[in-house]
Amino acid sequence: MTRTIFEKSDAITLVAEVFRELGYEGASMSNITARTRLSKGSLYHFFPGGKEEMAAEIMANIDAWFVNEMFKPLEEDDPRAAIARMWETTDTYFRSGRRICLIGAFALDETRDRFAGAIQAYFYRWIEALAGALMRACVTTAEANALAEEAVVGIQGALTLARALGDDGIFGRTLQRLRERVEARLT
Amino acid sequence: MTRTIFEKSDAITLVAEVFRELGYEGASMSNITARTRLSKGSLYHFFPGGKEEMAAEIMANIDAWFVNEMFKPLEEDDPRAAIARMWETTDTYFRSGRRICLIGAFALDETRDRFAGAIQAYFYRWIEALAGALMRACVTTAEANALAEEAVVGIQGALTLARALGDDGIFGRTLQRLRERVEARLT
DNA sequence: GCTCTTATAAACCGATCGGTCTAGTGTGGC
DNA sequence: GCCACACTAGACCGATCGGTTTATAAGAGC
Repeated sequence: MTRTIFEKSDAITLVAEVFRELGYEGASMSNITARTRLSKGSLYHFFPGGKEEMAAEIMANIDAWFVNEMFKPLEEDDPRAAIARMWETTDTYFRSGRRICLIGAFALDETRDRFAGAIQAYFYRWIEALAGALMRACVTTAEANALAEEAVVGIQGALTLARALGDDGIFGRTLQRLRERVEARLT
Repeated sequence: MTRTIFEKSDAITLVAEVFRELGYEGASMSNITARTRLSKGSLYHFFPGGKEEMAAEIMANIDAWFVNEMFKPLEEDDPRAAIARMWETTDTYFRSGRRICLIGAFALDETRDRFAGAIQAYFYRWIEALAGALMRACVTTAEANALAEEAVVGIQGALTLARALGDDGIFGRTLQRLRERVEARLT
């Protein structure tokens, strides 16, 4: 047969969405095959290590995306411009709160223990990159660290509450509040 | 045999901890029996509806606890005192960030669809109760709503990041930041 | 001391789990 | 044309899943 040909990058994207919807434990192989239309043969061809390898590659993929689109700009580009873009990127990536943070979700249950390093590194770098940009924009070290932590905490919390309440507005309102708070220190 | 006698309230507490650690899908019946030392016989005696009934009763139990210890005081008692106690209650209940919010965790994956009503009601009441207390303490409606939303968002986000980073300090720092922000509007 | 109720233990069930394996199909290099 | 290889379909495996059933032990009421 071999009807539709997938590349590994397609597989990563498709499987990622299933993990996002169902969680690590909730995403069974039959769920994954059903929702992605990828057969078990294809999945184990791309990911010989099974679910664990899928999840690891998906997280690495997400991390790489954030590094390119958000962390490196924060670390290297004009800080004010990079911070301004961060709000847009965040809103787009999480689809105004309708899409959750897979890495944050993995952190909550014992799935965390499997991927503790990757989870920690992702959030650590986000906070560090934002704090660094703030410092380069002449915010004091203490204030920069507090603001960066507050921003990432707020984003994660807003993602939880957006889904919990089924409220499309809360993510945007939180992002706006955080942005104002940050910009108040920049002027 | 019938060695140790459990009451249903004991069972709820024990099983709740397993759901908290493993998530709804990750908590299998054999996991639950192993970690709680309750046999399947006991579990199905207390919860004929199986996992779903367990989770529903656990959430009702958590909700009732919050209503008594936090929401009703916010709604009925002296607002400043109730808000001050809310920070303490929150820090104690979540053990300074070492314990996650089960209801928030359920909100992230498709487990939410099973319990959407209970999840929504819990967070809605928390935000409403806090906003109400702020208004009774003479904060304007708009500010009260924004502050209440920000507080609950911040708490949930801090719980995620505390586990993600394995950082014992972030929950306390976030709580302190929120408390100062709220108190700045009360004076 | 008998019975009725509550609580427990564990064997057992069909379904589904994660994962393996075989038998392909289609494509590019030569 | 044909071979090597990337990819796919799905039957199949033992283990574990959520859930049921049977048997029985310990009080409580009388």
